[in-house]
Amino acid sequence: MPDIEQLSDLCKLLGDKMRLTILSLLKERELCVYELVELLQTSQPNVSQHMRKLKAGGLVKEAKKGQWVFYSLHIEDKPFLNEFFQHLPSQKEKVDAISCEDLNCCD
Amino acid sequence: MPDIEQLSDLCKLLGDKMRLTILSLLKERELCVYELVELLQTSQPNVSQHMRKLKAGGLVKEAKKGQWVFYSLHIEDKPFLNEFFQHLPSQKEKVDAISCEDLNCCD
DNA sequence: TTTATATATAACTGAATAATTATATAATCA
DNA sequence: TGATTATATAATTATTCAGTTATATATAAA
Repeated sequence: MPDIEQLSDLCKLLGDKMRLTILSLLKERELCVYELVELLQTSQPNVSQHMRKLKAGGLVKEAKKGQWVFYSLHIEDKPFLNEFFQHLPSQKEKVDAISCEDLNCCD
Repeated sequence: MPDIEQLSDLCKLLGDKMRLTILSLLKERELCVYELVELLQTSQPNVSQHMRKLKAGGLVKEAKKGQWVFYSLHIEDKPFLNEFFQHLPSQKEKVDAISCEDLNCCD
């Protein structure tokens, strides 16, 4: 059972537009760093820093595949966030519109 | 249906230990400013500023009774926060331990 | 109508934090 | 091995934000 401080720290992570967008994108499927850079139209270091925080907060997990790093949601152990995540607007169209193949990454 | 920015703004409000504590206290019953000052062991202006933000974010509502202001939770219209609020640790003991009568306020 | 009480707002300060720029690490390929 | 690519980290800057101090408003009581 998480205490107030752990919960407020979690909310702080969710309380940033770019991070919350990242999480909503990851709801669709796992994504590599470069896909996130494209989807968010920001810099690679900026994505990396956000991913580090999300990972430290236990909200995402990473999988290294060769030289590429894929991130995916890790919220199965946080039932109190279920409804919230279900209500995140769908990003299906945006995520479907890109692929590692098109971006020449992760092939 | 709230968009990502509205949701991240809401999370930002929840992402502060004192504000999240206030909300968990209000889960028990409505409270006046001075009760919150006592429960949180902080200054009256600090409480007022947090309440203003929570009110602006639509998370609490206020009721003026004479010279006193009572705050209460307003989350019925936010189903995506239901589970989250249910998981906030109970503050029943703390809230039960104080009363306007003891504090000589709101009588 | 002066005084006291309850709460809010404003101005300020210091700390936290997001984004950028520059650099480092780590893996792959020629 | 040296060059290239993918990602991470460090250092810096600018902004945001929580808390304090001082002051204002508003209601009630003397």
